[in-house]
Amino acid sequence: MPELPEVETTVRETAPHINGRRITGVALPWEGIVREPALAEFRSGLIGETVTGITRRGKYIFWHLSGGKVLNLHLKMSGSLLVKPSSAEAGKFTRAIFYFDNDTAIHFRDPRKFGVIRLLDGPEKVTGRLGPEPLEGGFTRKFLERSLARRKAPIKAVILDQNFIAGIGSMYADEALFAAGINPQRRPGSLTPEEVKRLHRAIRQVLRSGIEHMGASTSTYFRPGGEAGFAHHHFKVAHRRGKPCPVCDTPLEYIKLRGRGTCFCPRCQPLK
DNA sequence: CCCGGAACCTGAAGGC
DNA sequence: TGCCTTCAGGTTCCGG
Repeated sequence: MPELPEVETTVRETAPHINGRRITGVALPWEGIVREPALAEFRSGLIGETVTGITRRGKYIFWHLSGGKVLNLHLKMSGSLLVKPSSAEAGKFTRAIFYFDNDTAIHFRDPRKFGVIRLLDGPEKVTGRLGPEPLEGGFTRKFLERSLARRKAPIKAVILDQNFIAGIGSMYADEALFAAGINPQRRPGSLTPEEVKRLHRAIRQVLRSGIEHMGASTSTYFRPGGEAGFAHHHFKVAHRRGKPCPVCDTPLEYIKLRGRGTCFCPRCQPLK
């Protein structure tokens, strides 16, 4: 499931192929992927534009265009961007294809059709309310401490809230909470300053590690070259229900928390 | 503002 | 073999 490390990997590994290149065509095997504007305007606004930069904010990808607009892509739960030669045909799950002037195409593959593409005047429309980037300066221990204070939902639900911190999803939330020794059901207000400090460090550490290992390919996510990432090989709890805790060998517990599969170690992450 | 649940989707995997 | 259920979960919308 694409979260910050998977999206960052996608940006890094697509950019060298398309940055500075001109978009020569668009194909939409599933038109429903385009959220806005209407299709005719979408196509005409895109074709002929040069990509002048590629950025990420949270889980959102932006292709900055020479005319001033931005193409916004969101992989949601099952999307990948794949770099292909122009001649490559659409696969069964290819929902959109962007063709460039260097014999390169980007295929948006998305089995479950949750993915979204928008052509916008600027990123603000989708990033306006997002919380800070966890790997940048705005995400300080103080910020975490202060903003957790008034939250009542379970800690995992809070760090999944994109308006609280941008980029964390269910897998890296489980990993961060394990690394910090905090039960996912704990109330934010009950965390000690020491625990908040550990959580702050853990969030940054698991995301950095995820990027270093080029993202996690737990089911449908692939890197732009079609290869799997390696991050899931380093997961300690995420997607490991029933398996022994890597620290204490206790079988990992599985619960549904706010509809999200959640794995944790009942011994290393006790519910006080 | 905050919370929790439903809805959106479809393939894979497991049980019987 | 085949049918049924469960699981995967990012975001938005809605009611409380």
